[in-house]
Amino acid sequence: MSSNRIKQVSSVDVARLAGVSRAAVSRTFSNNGYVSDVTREKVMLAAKQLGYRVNHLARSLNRQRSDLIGLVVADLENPFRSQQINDLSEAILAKNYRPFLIPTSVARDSTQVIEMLMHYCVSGVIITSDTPPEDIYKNCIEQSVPVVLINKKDKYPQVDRVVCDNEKGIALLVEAFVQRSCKRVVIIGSEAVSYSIQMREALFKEQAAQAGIETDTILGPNHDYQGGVVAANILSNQANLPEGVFCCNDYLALGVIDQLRERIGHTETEKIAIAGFDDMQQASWKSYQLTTIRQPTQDMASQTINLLVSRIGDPEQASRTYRTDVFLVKRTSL
Amino acid sequence: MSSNRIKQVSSVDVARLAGVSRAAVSRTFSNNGYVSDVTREKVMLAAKQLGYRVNHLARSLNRQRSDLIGLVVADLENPFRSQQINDLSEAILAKNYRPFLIPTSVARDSTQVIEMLMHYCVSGVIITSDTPPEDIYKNCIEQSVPVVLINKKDKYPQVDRVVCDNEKGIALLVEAFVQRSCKRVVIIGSEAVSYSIQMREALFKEQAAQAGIETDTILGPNHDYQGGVVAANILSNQANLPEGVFCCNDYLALGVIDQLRERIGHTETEKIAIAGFDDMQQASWKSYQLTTIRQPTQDMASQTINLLVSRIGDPEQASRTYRTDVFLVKRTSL
DNA sequence: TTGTATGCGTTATCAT
DNA sequence: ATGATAACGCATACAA
Repeated sequence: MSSNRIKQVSSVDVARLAGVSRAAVSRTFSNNGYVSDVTREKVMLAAKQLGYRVNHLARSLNRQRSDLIGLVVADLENPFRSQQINDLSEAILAKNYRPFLIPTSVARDSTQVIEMLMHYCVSGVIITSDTPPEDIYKNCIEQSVPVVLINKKDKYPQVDRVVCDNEKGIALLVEAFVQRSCKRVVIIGSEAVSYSIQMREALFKEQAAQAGIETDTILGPNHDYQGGVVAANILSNQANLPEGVFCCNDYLALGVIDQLRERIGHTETEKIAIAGFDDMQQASWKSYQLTTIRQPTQDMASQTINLLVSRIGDPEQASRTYRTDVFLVKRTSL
Repeated sequence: MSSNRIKQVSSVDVARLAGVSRAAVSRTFSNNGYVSDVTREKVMLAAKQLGYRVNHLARSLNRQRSDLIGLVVADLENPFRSQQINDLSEAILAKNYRPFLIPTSVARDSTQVIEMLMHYCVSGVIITSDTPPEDIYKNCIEQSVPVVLINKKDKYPQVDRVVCDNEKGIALLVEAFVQRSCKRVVIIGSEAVSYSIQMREALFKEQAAQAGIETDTILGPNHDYQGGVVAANILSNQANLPEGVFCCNDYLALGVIDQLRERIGHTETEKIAIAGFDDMQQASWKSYQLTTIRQPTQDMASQTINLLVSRIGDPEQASRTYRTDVFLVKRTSL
């Protein structure tokens, strides 16, 4: 008789071969409870011979936690976003958890996301979409699943946040515009909802005013390359061009630069001081050389998982906010 | 007494409330076996009241398959790669499987990747790294875990492949160079190992020769932006510049264009016909307007998951190769 | 230090 | 069509 499904080697097989009990095997592999050196040796040997691996499904079922971390993410096509995901999944693995990727498109509503998270008993959830439906994390805390929000506005009991220091970043940029003695700067934002974008827009307006800089705001339909293109079209139609342009993120900035060059030419564009925010990879490309604010994605990632692990250990603690440090990356665009 | 762990509502709770057996609950939710309409109604009602969700951990343990698809991926910072991941994870979800993200960095060796895959009893594996250590998929087929390789060379019994039609793509490009009546074209490749890159390099050389085009090859250290920059430096030092440049992927091409502009100026660069391959998002940016070959990532993704699902259903079938269609995206660079 | 027994939540088999 | 029961593989409380 041939079963098409290969019988998985389990702890009983190892126990039998090693001449010990299943419990001994379990203890050696979970590093829990007492097990003598000689027993451990026997178990390890038998395990190696049989090619035994702990079944995490069974372990999770028993322990009532999966060590899976739900990674709820939108806009994976955004290079800055994929940078975040890269660093986050590395950080998750470094802490011995596993990343469970959940892309949220417009097509998939939050209910399905929640279902997926719950079906697999995730140990925690990281949300890094621009506009995370709040039912997602409300549901999570209701089921007492720890949540960390990245660059999100909402304060919510029992959910932690990691945000980048927009205040400091904007201050650095305003100072840079001041040093270029810009009297008027146009802010490029987005109509689409995003905590980061809208906050930076407001902060820049405020801090620029204090520095005696006149501002004006143009919104693209979105905060991506195409949004920047649209905004630049509007900008280039204005009677007089500003001395400076601040784009609420790099993605917008690249579109703005490209379209400005097309509309008013390279040399005219070069006269305008342009800055972005995030320091995505493409900002350093020679076609752009964009002056911007670096968001340290690795630090952000490790702090995120730190908060999450800490909350998994103690779910009841008060919510915390970690603010990542930022700094100015000065290139030729400003 | 207060247990800090909330008791998860299970099928027994639903069964009790609905006044039926656990089996009935199981059958309604797994759509397996007979269940009368009235019973189903009762079960669904009770489930809703209790907020019951099937525990996929337990289900997987019982069924001996997790419905998790391991997504083994390197270079997530590469925008084309993240595009692939985006489409793949969508396709996986569409087929009711779950993406299990496994980034492979240099730091993490293949053993750990294999361990992760096996620990979670993944139902299948998709590998889309440039240089997948072959022990990964050897191990997989040894444990009879279905594997699909994307744009990889290796033919291996029982593993399927999805490759893009490099032959056709190169043919289209060579024809474009011919129409521009280029007599000499420099090929920009990479020293780093990559099936796609090296294959395109060889194909272009061969097909160009047949078309009477003289070729010359320059290798960057890597097939990314920086690699293109390095290659362009070498190129610009050559005695006489070629009429055309073919870069084995867009990522290289963008670096080549930028560095060429810096070294020989915009106008000189414009005289050179430049083409890439992949059609990554940035290729369409106005600074580049790169003529290239479109790899249809969505089609690729859905074919990949189709092959995988089919093999999950019948693991013993002979290996297949699906070749995705490609087409020329003509922009101003050529 | 080790072994025994029980439970985690589901599904599949076999009766009824 | 429905219900009891035995797995699935592991971890732990308890006894020894």
